[in-house]
Amino acid sequence: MEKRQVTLKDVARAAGVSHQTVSRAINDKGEIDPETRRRVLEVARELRYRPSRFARGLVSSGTITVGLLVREVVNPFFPELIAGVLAAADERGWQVVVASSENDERREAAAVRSLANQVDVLIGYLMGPAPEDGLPLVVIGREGADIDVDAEGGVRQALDHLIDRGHRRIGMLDLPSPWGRREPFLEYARERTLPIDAGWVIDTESVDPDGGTAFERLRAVHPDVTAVLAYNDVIAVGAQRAARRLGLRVPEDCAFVGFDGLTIGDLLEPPLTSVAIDKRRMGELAVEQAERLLAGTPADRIILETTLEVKGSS
Amino acid sequence: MEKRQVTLKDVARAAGVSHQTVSRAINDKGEIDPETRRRVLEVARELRYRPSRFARGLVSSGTITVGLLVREVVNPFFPELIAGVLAAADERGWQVVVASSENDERREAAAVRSLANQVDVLIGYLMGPAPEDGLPLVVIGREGADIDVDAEGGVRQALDHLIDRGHRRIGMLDLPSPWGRREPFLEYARERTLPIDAGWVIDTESVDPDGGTAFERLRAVHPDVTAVLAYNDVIAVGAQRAARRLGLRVPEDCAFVGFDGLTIGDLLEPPLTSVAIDKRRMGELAVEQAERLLAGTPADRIILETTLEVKGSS
DNA sequence: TTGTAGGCGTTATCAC
DNA sequence: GTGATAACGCCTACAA
Repeated sequence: MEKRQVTLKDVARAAGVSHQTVSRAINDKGEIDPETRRRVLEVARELRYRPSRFARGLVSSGTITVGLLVREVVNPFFPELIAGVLAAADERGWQVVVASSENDERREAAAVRSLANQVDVLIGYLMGPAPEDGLPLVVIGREGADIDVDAEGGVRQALDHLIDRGHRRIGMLDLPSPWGRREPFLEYARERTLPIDAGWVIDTESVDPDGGTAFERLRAVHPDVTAVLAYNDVIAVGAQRAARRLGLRVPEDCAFVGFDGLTIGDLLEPPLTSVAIDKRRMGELAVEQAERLLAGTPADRIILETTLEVKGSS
Repeated sequence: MEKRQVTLKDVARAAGVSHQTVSRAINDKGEIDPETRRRVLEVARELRYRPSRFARGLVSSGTITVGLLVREVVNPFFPELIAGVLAAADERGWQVVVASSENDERREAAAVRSLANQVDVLIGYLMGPAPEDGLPLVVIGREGADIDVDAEGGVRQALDHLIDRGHRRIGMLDLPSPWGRREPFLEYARERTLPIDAGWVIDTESVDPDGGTAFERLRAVHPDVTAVLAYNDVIAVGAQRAARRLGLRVPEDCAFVGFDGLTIGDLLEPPLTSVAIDKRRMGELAVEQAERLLAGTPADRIILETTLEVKGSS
């Protein structure tokens, strides 16, 4: 299978000219006889010549390539983020190599290692620790990341809203430590003197969670729960649907608030209230950070504020 | 900004060794004094040395890179396709450069041109004509593509199902020509002697369509419609929600069938019946095709069969 | 208009 | 263990 690729010289030999002339023909340089050019291109096509991007990149500094490592492409959170990165990269004439860890820390590490050799800078929505290479790296979406979300603020927006609506017994469906947001939730609940403790926070099984099951576990412990804040919309959607299956009216019997502001929330009945993140902008900001890194400027941390989008579910 | 990048030789000079020794240190080759290695790596880090992927790729034939051009990352159809491509590429140790045309033919053409120089093979969900370059190209998802969906079969499955359910006055919400599926729809409707003609097919405004508006236009023309087949699930979702807004009961007053089998269909109430495509597999098959192309084997056309997934909406 | 020389940054090969 | 030297495929000069 690995028959050495066709090079300029091969074409040159076959066409009876120097490799330089071939180069001229391929790159549409002016100084060449139209007839020669035609003939050379013809031969090139016959030989299925394809220029080596490596050789080209070597001589004329090639396109900048940014790696984008996400957790899961089919999780509706990521397409918007990816779209933001693609758009910002496109503006700059950059390429984007996308990879997915599939929520697996080992695959994540492997992907980072592999990308490290193939890209100029990496944007990573990482689960595990940041790698120690010299690779310019923009970490997004988690505590202490270069681009982070104001999770505390978001939790407060959600709780303020629910409390305004008269709720006191509010449960939370969280991700397992250390990814969850139980601390800000419990802390602010205490500040607002809600009658709830750590028992009101239910961790889902994994980072690819089933909100329905989690909600049922919450109700098993606290049947009197009147409102639920979920770690994200995917969990909230599962939870709210489970509630409907159990015959509960939403929001009368139980209100639901998600996190992320995914468009899928609007498909539910009633549509899901959510603490929205501008995911697209997050991707764009990540590319800006990457640009800074590449220029040698130190990265500055950016915190994205959330926006509460009140819909019918609360 | 373009300060020439640090090379092996720079490191070599700074460390007082030959560039070859630096190469050995960087690549963890055996034959080198541990102390030398340590020192060299130290210097390399200080100088922020990063190996050139181009030079590396040139000397040792580099990683295979496949370009993936989709229409819109945030359209829920594509993430699954992308996931399939990523998975199959990962298996082979390939990289994937993702680009989006944002449903714009000019941007699509530009993206193809740009990718042509940067990838070994391109997988494209194209709207416009296939480019004439020598670039190995796998076209997917449209009539006559290398990987295509059996649209006729899918339409028949949908109509058979609706007719079984007793429907006769069935409308279709289609994409504008030449992307739509009106022909197979009308043809099979005639074959099954349904009392409908071309007036029962409503084209949406664009390829990024509003199913709700289209449904309302359909009802304006044919208020007695009892079932709707949509070109895809995105349209169907919009249409069904519009129906609910109009106070229609689904499926009693009007049934809905989508196309694609997106997971978002399950969030609707009632969940959307759909002619499902295995999008993930489509991506995997595209990579297999790409592999064949790279090996010089001629591409063989593959037709993906659809599966009718009956849910509550019909 | 065309051909020849040199170098891009890296790795492989072979001396030392 | 280490260092010259020669590729890899291409492009930019400059010479013919």
